[in-house]
Amino acid sequence: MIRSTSQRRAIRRVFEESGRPLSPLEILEAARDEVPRIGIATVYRTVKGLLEDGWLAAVQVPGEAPRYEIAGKPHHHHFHCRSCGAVFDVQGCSPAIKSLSPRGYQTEGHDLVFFGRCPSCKRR
Amino acid sequence: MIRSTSQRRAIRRVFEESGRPLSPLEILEAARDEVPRIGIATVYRTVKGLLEDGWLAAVQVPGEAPRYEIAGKPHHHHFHCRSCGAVFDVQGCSPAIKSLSPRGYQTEGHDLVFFGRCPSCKRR
DNA sequence: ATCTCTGCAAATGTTTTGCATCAGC
DNA sequence: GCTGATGCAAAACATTTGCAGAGAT
Repeated sequence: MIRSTSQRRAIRRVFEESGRPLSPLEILEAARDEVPRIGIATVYRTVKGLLEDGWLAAVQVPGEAPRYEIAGKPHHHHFHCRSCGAVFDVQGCSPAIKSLSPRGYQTEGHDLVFFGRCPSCKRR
Repeated sequence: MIRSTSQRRAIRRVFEESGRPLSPLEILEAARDEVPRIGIATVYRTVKGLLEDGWLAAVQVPGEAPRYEIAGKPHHHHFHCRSCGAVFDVQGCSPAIKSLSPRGYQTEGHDLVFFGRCPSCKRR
């Protein structure tokens, strides 16, 4: 990740403008608004680089393709809408979670994902 | 899932004898001890059928291939060892988790995965 | 004997890689 | 002008599917 190219600038902008985790395909489509000839391989390569740089963090939701979001946000969790498939951020954590970590293991962290229906799918 | 075949009996036995979630490849290898010519397609087809029957439940750990375990266990969470890659069951839950679910969403459940090092990897 | 299930191989979908060319520095 | 980055296409994986034959009922 040495050079600043139009593709990399476009991908970074996509994340800055989207408030939620994105899949590689979502990134590709959004980036094409700015750089129409960008290829999927560049998206994967750039995401990998941004992960190594610590600029992006992976968001893995059970049963879904991996998504990515800007790193460095305060610790938070995610909500997966099983109706529309989108993933949203959920603020807050509880010390009670840490107390659930199993004895004898060296726990480095946790992932918590809620699932159900998001506000707009709920109404239907 | 109408007929009882040696392949299906073998796959069920593999789950009954393993106390932890298994990936399709782990299932294949263990089942081959009993039915050497079993193919990966049969594993996928059988897992799918057992999921539909409610006999198996999917266990998705961030960044890992899907794993499966016998369904109907009491609600529990998982621990993912980032050193050896194995996944273990973690007993217990806290009502504090439910209180974290976001307002405005219809929450149907949650997945909680701890990660770090398992007891045997911890020592090294 | 029927009809489901299986293994194999091909198809599909996703992510990675090789390589010639392009473009940032 | 170097050399890293890109696009394309092929390769590498994981999972699913088509089909003819095997096996359960």
